[in-house]
Amino acid sequence: MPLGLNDDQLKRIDDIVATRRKVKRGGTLFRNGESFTSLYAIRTGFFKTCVATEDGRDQVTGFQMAGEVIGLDGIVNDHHTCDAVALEDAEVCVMPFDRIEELSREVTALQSHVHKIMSREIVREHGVMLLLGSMRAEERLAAFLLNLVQRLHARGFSQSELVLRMTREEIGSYLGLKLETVSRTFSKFVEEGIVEVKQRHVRILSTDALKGIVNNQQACH
Amino acid sequence: MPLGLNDDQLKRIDDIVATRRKVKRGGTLFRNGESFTSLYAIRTGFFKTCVATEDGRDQVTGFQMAGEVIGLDGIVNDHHTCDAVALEDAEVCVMPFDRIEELSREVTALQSHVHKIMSREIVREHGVMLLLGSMRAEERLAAFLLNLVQRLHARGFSQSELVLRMTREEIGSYLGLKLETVSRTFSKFVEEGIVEVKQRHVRILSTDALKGIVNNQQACH
DNA sequence: CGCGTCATTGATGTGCATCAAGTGGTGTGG
DNA sequence: CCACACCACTTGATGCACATCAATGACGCG
Repeated sequence: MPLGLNDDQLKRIDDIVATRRKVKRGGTLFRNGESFTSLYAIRTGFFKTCVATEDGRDQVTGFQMAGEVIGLDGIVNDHHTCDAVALEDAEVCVMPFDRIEELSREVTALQSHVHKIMSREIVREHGVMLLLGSMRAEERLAAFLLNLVQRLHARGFSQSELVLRMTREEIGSYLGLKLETVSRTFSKFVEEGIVEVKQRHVRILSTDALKGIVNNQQACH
Repeated sequence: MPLGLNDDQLKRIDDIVATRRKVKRGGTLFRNGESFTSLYAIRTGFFKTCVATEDGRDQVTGFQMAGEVIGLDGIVNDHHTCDAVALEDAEVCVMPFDRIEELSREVTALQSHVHKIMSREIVREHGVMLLLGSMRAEERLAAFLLNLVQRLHARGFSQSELVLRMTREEIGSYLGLKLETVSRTFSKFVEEGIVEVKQRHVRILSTDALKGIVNNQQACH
């Protein structure tokens, strides 16, 4: 939350997030088609959001961790258009959207905050589109790891070590790759001495090497 | 714009969009890195938005037509993170964002409208991620054509005939394909009698066939 | 009319998907 | 506590969809 609020304003924002909800690992916070009432701020735990085609294929559209907000997709049509699934036991703050709108009419900082959260999501998705549309497997995985570790670092975790909360298949779905390709690409990074991988434990040995993979043109021709 | 506003409110919203700006074909409305001040509602013309990697590759993130709003990417960091390029001579309404925020604190309908526009963009991008992450070339192009013609139809144009404002390369960039693949896929649709194509003029002969391509699993095994 | 841009089409190459087999870690129940 | 089953993961062999390279054709504009 942003700064510069007086006690009354802070209290009222607090009231919005008064109710909480726990979601067990594997459980859903909301599902495609459910009616939209609230945004959710993640307190603890880890989520994925995914959309599906009618014929059953699905696509992970994002991974969310503590401090991030999910449910924005529901605003436009008053029902959700994706599933939010907990990848580990989680707890969220339930924030009824009508109350957010009400209060953000009075508290400028809240209004601005809401706009920025939505804009941030749009920009993030631009980045994913760039990744899906024009990067090769190694670049995708490198970008993914860098993004994850950067977000974890901002939350006080290590810059070089992380535990993946999702399966290879879920990573693949997010990155537009098959799980075998994700696994092979991990192995390749290990061979090259860029990372150590032991199951879901990943240690990044050279952040620079990863950045080099993301930024460099596929060195061909 | 939504309904249910009184004259005073309408007038004040009108004041926001009082200033206009023309952009010639090929010109940019804003560029990556430029400071963000306003959202733009397209009055006439056709735009693309695109992001770029440091090494020069770029990705079209969307095509926008009359009535749609661009510039939402700029809100989060007060500067734009993509380019908006006119694909034909265009005119936009310039809507200073601070005035939008100001007025949407007073006019509930405007506030709701702004939220829905941003949410709609998020949902649209989910769809693009699904397309880029899990569809084959034919499905991507079919989905693209259906989406375009549906939006044009909503604006009073034909359900079956359209003129592409963008090159094959730009379509390819949006769909994560090379221009040759876009061209070949068009040719394939023509062979199958699904569309007629003459340069940028496209006539859809069977909307159902296109829908079938999008929805059907790639008929394998 | 000639040039540049955009589009089509063919030949070939390659990155990733697919299919398949096997390994290792985890949890459960006897 | 161990045997077994299950699931996630790894790794190899093969195939295919799309990329790449290259040549030609069709507009449109100065």
